[in-house]
Amino acid sequence: MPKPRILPNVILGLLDNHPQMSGRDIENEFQTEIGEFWQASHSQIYPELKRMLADGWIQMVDAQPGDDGKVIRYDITSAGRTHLLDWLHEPVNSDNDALSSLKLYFIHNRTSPTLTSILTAEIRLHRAHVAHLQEREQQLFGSSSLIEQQYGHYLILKRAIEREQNNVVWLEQTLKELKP
Amino acid sequence: MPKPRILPNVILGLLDNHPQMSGRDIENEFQTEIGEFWQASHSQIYPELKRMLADGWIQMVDAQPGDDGKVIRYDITSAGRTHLLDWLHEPVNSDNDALSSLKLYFIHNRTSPTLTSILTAEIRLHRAHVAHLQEREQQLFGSSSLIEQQYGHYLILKRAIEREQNNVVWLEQTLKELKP
DNA sequence: TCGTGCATGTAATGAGTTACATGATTAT
DNA sequence: ATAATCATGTAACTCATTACATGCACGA
Repeated sequence: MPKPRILPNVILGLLDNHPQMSGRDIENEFQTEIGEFWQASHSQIYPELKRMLADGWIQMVDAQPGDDGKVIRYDITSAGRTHLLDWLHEPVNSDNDALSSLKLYFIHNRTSPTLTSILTAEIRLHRAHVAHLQEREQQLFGSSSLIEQQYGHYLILKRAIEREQNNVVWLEQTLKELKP
Repeated sequence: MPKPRILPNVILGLLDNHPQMSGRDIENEFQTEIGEFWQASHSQIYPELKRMLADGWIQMVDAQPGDDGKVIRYDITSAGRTHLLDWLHEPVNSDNDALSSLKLYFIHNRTSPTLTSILTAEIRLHRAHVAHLQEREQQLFGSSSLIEQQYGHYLILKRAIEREQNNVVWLEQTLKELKP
């Protein structure tokens, strides 16, 4: 099966929050706001908009008074909104975990159940990852001290453990503060 | 200019540490040891080995007694080792920073100057990144409290800051422990 | 009027994944 | 014997990046 395409979901998320965007507007978002976490070039965006239009996820809207000539503005359709929500609610697993941060970007309300569900699933995954990395550390550098012979490998393993542990702490703290 | 290819450097790094590897051996490394941090499939590896052979970075070695039939084993050449070292010593900047961890994997000696230089450059970059993210936080969520309207965005920005700060602390600590 | 930015579009290239494919060896 | 694994190789497809390209609007 082919890899799931992310870009259309991102575009839907942007249109859901800012109606009547043009392709250029979307490109600008990728260079500023969401650009910290995700990028796309205009040569991806324009063909993607065409496809989404054909799929009925977005629709063209009339040009606004201030617009000059060739601007094309889009709105998300109800079919598009359904697709977006389906994507946001897809169960978080080790394959798609990297997209969790991106999904969070499109959740605007702190009381959203989707938010809680993503954070909870992430905690589970990253705890498991910490355990896996610690096991690797034991296997590789536990008994016989090969640290000095493979110092770089040792360092990045240590860094990965540190990063994942910190991530788990942050997730737990964030989830806790969400509750009350 | 086309994107720099990473795979040949990774293969050189592996061959530098384990002589006389076959394509299959390299594939196995990608699934186990280094697989935590980098992956490649055999359909990339085999053509890449051919190219590297043509470039003179590696050479074939005679099959070992236990080998069956079609195994092809390779060694790194002095030209290959030069290329590997050049890559490891490339200045760390914001474009190639993501590869720093990968490079560390190929540094076996804790007294290596390359190690110090990479860690020092990383500290500089990630400090700058923290500053940039904090500035974004101020811009977006500083004065007027838009946090509740863009809660997901707020969260991933916070997480990014936390992650980068933790990274800087780890780098500083690691560098300090390297010195004495 | 001339350069720069806006807004959209297509083409060429390259890198990676999945799938297809073959022959040899080893285990059941 | 035959199924699974080893070891190598090629082909098809997708995705993303870079480059190429057009026409309009606006300011110097």
